[in-house]
Amino acid sequence: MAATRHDHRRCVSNALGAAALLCRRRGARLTSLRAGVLEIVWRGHAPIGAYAILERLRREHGQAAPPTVYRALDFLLAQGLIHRIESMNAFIGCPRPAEAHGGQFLLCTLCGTAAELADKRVEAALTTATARAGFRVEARVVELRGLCRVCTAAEARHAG
Amino acid sequence: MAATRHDHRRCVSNALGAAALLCRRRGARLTSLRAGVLEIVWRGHAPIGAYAILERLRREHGQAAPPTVYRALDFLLAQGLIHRIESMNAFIGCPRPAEAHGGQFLLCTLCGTAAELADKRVEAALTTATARAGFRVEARVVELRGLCRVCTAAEARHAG
DNA sequence: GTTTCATATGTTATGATATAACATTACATC
DNA sequence: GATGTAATGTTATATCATAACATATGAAAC
Repeated sequence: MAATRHDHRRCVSNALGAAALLCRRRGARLTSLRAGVLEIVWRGHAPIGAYAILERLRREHGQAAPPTVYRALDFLLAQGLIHRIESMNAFIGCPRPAEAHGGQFLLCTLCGTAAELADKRVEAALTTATARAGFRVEARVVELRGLCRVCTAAEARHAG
Repeated sequence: MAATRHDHRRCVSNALGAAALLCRRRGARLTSLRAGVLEIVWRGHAPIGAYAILERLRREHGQAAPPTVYRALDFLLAQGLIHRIESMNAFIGCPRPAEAHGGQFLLCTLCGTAAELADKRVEAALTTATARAGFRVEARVVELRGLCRVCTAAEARHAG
């Protein structure tokens, strides 16, 4: 079951445009290789692994080795343009790269899509809980696997 | 900087005792190999990787190969006796194996210790946020890296 | 108490993910 | 155009995880 229907070309071009703008403002170099990797990551709304990116990159850009991909991914992560999904060893485009980071990811086990939340109450609760423990948070990983809205509805229909 | 001082032998023996009891109640077989792996995991309060476990196992039990370790880990995970720390590809003993699962982990980047929380407000906030998104959660990964209380205090002293 | 079966473990090989180390190229600045 | 930094190419290897099949162990039936 795919995610909600939409014109995905707009997702991609919006993301690439925003990335170019952000990098220009920051003096970071979004080279064609890096932009190519970002574009590959953005082709789907499901996280993609480094070696899957590598395959595509080889077809389209010619030579490429694992470090080629990992270095581009490191750059994109540092700029907040993508996120790493720890529980999948995979990467997903960030829909709001200009804003503060470390959202919550909803990973559908059926259709594979990843959605990013930035829920204030979740973040506040985490802040309170960690503060009480005397813990100073530097990075958050919040990944929830389960069934997305579309797949839940589809399953309910079939169960009928 | 190590975690809070305590008699760690009691941690280990408590954990092994609780595990034996739980498995007996459930009709699950906590074999000597599995108990050995659990004991190795419990030796520290820092997550340990599968290959580090393998090394120790080889010294102490003789032959062992990666599947030996991964199978034991799979069993211990299924019984809720350990947790996998996704962002580290490592494993940590669960201090409350009898209770409901999926806590929040505080991972200190300085001393390496992992602490497990089970904060009701965090869990409630996650439930609310995911429900609003129409997402049905099956498993949660919440891992927070940063400085633990002890290391924060130590750092503050040195910064003097 | 031995047969039987399911479960656990041994063993070999390989797949999947990630990085180290060093050579070369491209690009901005002077 | 010279110069230095950042980016990329290239080879090799480290690290994490599982497939597939052989063997052994232990509980339950007989």
